[in-house]
Amino acid sequence: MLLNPAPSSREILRANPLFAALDKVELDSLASCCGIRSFSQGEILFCEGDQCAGLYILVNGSVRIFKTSVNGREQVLAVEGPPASIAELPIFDGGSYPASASALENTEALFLSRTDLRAICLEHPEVSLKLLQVVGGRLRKLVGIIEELSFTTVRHRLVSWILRHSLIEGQSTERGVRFSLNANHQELAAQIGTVRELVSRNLTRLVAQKFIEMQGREITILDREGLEAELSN
Amino acid sequence: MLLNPAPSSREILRANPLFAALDKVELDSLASCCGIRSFSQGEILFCEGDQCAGLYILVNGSVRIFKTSVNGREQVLAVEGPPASIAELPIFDGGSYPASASALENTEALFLSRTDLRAICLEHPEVSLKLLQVVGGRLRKLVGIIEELSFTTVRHRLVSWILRHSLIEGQSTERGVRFSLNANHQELAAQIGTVRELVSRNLTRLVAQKFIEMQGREITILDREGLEAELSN
DNA sequence: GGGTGGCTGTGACTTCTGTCACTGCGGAAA
DNA sequence: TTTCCGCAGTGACAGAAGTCACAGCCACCC
Repeated sequence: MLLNPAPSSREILRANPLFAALDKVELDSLASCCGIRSFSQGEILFCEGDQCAGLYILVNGSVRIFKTSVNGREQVLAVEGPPASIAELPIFDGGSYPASASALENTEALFLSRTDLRAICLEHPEVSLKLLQVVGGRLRKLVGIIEELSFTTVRHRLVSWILRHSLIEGQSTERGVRFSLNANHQELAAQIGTVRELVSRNLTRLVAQKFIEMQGREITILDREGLEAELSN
Repeated sequence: MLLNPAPSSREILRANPLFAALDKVELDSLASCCGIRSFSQGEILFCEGDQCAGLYILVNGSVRIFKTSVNGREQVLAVEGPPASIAELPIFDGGSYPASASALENTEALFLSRTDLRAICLEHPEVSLKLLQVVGGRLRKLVGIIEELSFTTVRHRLVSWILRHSLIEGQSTERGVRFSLNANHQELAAQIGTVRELVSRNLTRLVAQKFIEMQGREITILDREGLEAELSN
């Protein structure tokens, strides 16, 4: 897969809202101390428990953050694409990564060392505030995951996943909003916190109930109201 | 319940690591714009969805942060005591509280308005870094909750809760480490993400298996190795 | 064409969860 | 003392979740 001609590190940093407060000279100096790293699909960026080295800023591609159980099951905590940053947290409490990260596609990311980032934060308080905003957003998402895991069923989480993705990537057609499952059942299961078989069964059931239609990995939503009603029972 | 003679707001702020970077004059000015609020046991500090007003810094007592499901079940996200702060996050992304908070005992807290806190952060970057550290710690805990909910059983979570609390509040006796369940089964269930009945049944079973012993709400750990072995299967 | 490997669908089953209903205990209030 | 109420224990059950095994499909590579 060909990647766009790489923009300079400085361009990437400048485009990232985190560093909106920095002027050109500062961006240059920051850019000079961070390198680009490439990962091919499936490659691991870092593992849970590794000592934290620094911050990644995604340039292209996408990354999943996940936990692994002793039995080999995985639970996805987040899927991030550009211009998101990854692994902000352990930079500040000095601990290790709380989860692992792998590339969902071929991915490039700027890498910023921990010490450089701290220096920037001390010099530019606005950067810290932005970071707090980012981390706050992540916290909200985690709370949402806990809520779903604790209170709802697999079917509920699947429906909620489908509706969420139909909003992000869905295209209207005459039959209903349509979008592509960019993942196999295994991956979907990891994202909603269950196993492959239950995803398969529940999808089949949703099709049988005429809530959705599937052609290969294309999903068409036939009855959005019906699905939304499922969420509130 | 009588509370200690209240120390001044400034004393409290000074004792809090968040504000270690501030000098006396700044502490005074900060103290002058924050008031003390009292809550009696069971009282709600704020509700999920409320517009976020500011930061609470606990002076005494303790607070639980929790989500409520449509059926009335609760899931506890955190239990905090002094000198913890509560609700740092929505201050920075301007959103609403992602969860509710209630007082587990009679509790007093300093209240710091959002605008004052932002001003402090911009002027003293060290405060932001401390806050990032606090929020980072919270994130780690949430990830831990997700991991337990997604990968383990109620029994596992109960055992893990017991071991955790035995480390914090346990006292050695000749029969084994002993500590008091400071909560009824309902509350314990909310903390480990299940319902009252399952807590009751699983406790009974642990007693029958001679892992623990119970007298009223006192738990004695008879077989720590056995319990730890339960965690890794 | 034939083999291989990854992905999906499904039946049969076990185990775990959660719900409902009811009992009994013990402390606090009347 | 009696009454009441919150809390704990438990049986019976329904439904959800997860496991195992196996079959079929499809794309890809020799």
